[in-house]
Amino acid sequence: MDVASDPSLDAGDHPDRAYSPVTSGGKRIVNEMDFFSSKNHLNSKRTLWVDVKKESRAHDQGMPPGYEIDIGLNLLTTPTDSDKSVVDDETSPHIKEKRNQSNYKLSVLQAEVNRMKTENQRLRSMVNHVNNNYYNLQMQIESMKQQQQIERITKTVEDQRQMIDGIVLEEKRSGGAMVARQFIPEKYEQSVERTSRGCCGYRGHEGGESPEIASQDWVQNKAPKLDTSKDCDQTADQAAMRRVRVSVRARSEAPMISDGCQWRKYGQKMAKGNPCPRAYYRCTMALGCSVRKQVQRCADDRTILTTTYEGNHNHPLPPAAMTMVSTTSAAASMLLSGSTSSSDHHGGLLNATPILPYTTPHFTSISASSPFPTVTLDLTNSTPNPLLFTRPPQGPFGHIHFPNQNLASGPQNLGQQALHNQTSKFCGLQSSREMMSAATAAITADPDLTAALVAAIASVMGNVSPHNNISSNSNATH
DNA sequence: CGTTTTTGACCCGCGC
DNA sequence: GCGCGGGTCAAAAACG
Ligand SMILES: [Zn+2]
Repeated sequence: MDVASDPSLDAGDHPDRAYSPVTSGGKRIVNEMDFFSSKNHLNSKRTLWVDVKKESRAHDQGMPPGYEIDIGLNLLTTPTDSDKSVVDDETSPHIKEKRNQSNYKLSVLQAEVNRMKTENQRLRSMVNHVNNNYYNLQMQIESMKQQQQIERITKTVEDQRQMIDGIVLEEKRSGGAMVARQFIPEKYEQSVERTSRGCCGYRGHEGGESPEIASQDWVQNKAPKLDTSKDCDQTADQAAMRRVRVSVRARSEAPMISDGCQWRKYGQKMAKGNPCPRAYYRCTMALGCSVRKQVQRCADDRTILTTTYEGNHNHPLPPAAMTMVSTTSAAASMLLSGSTSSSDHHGGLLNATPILPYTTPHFTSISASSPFPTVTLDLTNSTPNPLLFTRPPQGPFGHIHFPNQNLASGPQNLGQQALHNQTSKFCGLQSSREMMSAATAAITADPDLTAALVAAIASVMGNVSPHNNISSNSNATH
């Protein structure tokens, strides 16, 4: 393909093919790079972000917009009551004056409410913007990393081939090739064999796949297995990132939630201790994309669908998929930054748990029991948290349609009803987007998580640096 | 006809 | 080594 030759060119080229410039224009990309590239900016950005978070937090404690409307109405009704009473006995000028005063107050309050509404909208779009920036950057980083990796791997493979050829020739001259084979690491041999099968199977059995494509796939999967020590070092973090799992629990009647990506089912298994089978999907939006997901219905509550994502997309995504991906990758980065900051092995996960805010323990949780580090985003309302879940997903509340039949009285129930309605429609694309952005908002709104995210971004940015020896550990913590 | 799903076989790591 | 369980492969069937 055209990607082969110049990594820098491709890195620059990538955004052109991405979706973001279509919607946001190339200039913003430049801004983004400026935004993150200098550490001063990063710092200033951090404080700015904290400010944003504080404000939105303050606002959200004040209630989400749908709620706000209620507040507004209350404010309206209170003066109107006095108004009515005034109408009843409109004789005294004092009362008239009072009325004027209250009218004035009312308008002031209305203005205030409006101001807060705009402010809220602004902050919301800012959060979204930051999220998108983060994701776009991740994509760029990913493509750059891959370019570097491809170059490096092809180089090392060439070297190894030459070396092997040399050895074989030499050994043939002096005896047999059997000795030479011993020099080939077993893993390497296995992986080569396996991949040659695998990459053909990938794209639907087209045996004669072009070598570039095959090599891409090959690099993607097998780079960590080649025992060049440098490569191990460098790809370790990436591999770790790929191994992190983010599972999303949501209510859905549909067999699979639509998250905007294209998936191909490649397996199904009966999971132990669960009557419902577990389905395995792989992303088919790009050739070498390693993202996988598992879908499984919960054993005791079959309306709950658990979708577990693993890996990062190596290609641009449609906006519909952006929400889900940015959410999950944010969660994954959070987990990763948490675990790398303390320790490498599984004990680190336990240590990482306190990073998660206790204010929302049911929303995100880290499982140390599973073999892979896993973050769970619980989007079911089984453990309602008004602060989190009554937050309107995006934009005005009016976009959500309420089934009125058994709408309980009281604002809290209204919020939960809204959520339930939302989650039950999770199979629909729009709802899923709304829901995920709600989740994203929840993640980004939390101070601890925000800090973790900032750290994660910092660590990711650190990994971009060409120096091989900078580990994510040193960067994530500082 | 190309792509996706189905489904039994296979692989691999782990505990015994 | 063996069995188990999670995960993946790939031929065949189904689909559009
Ligand atoms: Zn993908």
